[in-house]
Amino acid sequence: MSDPRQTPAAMPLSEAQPRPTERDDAPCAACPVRDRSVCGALDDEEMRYLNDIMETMSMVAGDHLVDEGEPAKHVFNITEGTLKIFRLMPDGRRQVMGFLFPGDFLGLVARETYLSSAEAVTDVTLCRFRREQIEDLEDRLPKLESRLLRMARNELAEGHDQMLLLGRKTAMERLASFLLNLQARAERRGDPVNPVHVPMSREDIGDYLGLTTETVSRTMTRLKQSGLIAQEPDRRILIRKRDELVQVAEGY
Amino acid sequence: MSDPRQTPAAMPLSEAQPRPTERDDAPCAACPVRDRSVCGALDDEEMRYLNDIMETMSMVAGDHLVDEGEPAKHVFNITEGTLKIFRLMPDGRRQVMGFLFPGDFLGLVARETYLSSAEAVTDVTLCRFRREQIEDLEDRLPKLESRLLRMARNELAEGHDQMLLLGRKTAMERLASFLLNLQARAERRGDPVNPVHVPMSREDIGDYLGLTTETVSRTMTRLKQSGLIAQEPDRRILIRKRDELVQVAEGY
DNA sequence: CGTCTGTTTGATAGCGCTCAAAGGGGGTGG
DNA sequence: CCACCCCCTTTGAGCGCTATCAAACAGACG
Repeated sequence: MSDPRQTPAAMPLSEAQPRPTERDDAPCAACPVRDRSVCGALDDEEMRYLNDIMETMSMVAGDHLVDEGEPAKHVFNITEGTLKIFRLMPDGRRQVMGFLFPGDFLGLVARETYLSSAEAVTDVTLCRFRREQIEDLEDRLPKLESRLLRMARNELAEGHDQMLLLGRKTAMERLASFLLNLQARAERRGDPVNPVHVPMSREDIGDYLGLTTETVSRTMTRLKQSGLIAQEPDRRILIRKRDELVQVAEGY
Repeated sequence: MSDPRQTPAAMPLSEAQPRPTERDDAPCAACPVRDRSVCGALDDEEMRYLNDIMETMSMVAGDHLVDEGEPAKHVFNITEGTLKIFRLMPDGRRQVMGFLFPGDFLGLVARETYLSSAEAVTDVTLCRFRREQIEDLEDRLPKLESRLLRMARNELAEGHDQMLLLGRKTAMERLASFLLNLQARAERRGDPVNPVHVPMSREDIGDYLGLTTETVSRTMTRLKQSGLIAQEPDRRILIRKRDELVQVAEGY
């Protein structure tokens, strides 16, 4: 799925360990998401230090980045592509906690072990840091800590939105909220917003919204039939009547 | 509901503004939750400063502490009683984001306006801080900021648990998870754990678990009938077969 | 003792799930 | 370049869990 870009040739899709890329002498300088991500909190010298303790990596769609329950050795910063964060129940029920896009940070929630798994939805490139090094840095750089706290606060607010969605919204309201949320995040990244790119499968969407793939599909069909959205090539969705979609999402 | 204690005489239950208590010359020194809450991060001098910028207040069950959408002037630290945090949809559907107990902090999520409402479930006493003063303090005291970040990380983890619950668990699994969660939090506070105090109404529980009061009630009945729990006086629940309840909660 | 509110129980309905099969699009190999 | 295949998506039929509507019950309080 999605554009293959410059990723290394085929590797096994399951349990694959993402591998460091070759050239990483000064990748931060050229980083497309520098100002939007954690690193944006730092000045040039701090950034050089960050550069030293960082590795850039790439993965192909389907690769596991971390698995629930493993020792939390690293934290990550996404530079390209889409990741999903999820948790599994013993019988295989899955809940996707969120999707991560370029500029997003993975590792705020982690304790000594990862509490959720993370898997590449599309091909992904990211920076990796050893957790203890970042924690040292937090102690030395209050600016970094402020930034992390602000990010955590944002995630908390989004978490509350998602609880309202999961606890009280109908399938239609959930899907409308989801599409608008994708659009809002694309806008913050400066990515195209209409049509908006929807890189994840129906199953991933269902597991994020607390629905089944079939219900997601049926509901998407109804949104198309009522003219609120339209399907475009390359997994993109055109939002035709944004105001009405907002009304649906909020439950009016 | 619950023990009336030393709270001021009857005030209107709706929209009531909680009022400062009289004696607050050095309440922090006698604070029952000092080490468990944000304040625990501070040394004696810092604590004195905190004392100066703080007001203690009390509310009776049903009082509104803050309302969704209002300017977020304050943050709070609960010292006694139980609060619920919730959000409403236009047609009245409600989602309870969480319950706050002594030692818990309210204000991590807030932006310029409160994103959720907060209402007293029982009579409540708490400390109140002006938000900008706490924010100044954050900048000056990295210790405080670390503490807040750690609390935010915990809340994020709990938020993920709740998303799994709301998105994928059955009514029975939700209720079992809820009771065990109440018990775990009581244990952290050093409160009695078995029987555990369940101060909130069926409706509040339903709005927290994404269910109706009727379903909560029916499910509670089934848990009693199967001998996993028993009702005790004063809104307390005895957990009879903890292991089995855990199995239910996790979905085995 | 009566009223009021919250809880429990009962009967029925409906939204989304399950099971099943057809449709479609992209990648691979001939 | 085309055809096949695989997987994802869509559509259909029927069911079940939880919601809804309704009423009995219980505990708190005046």
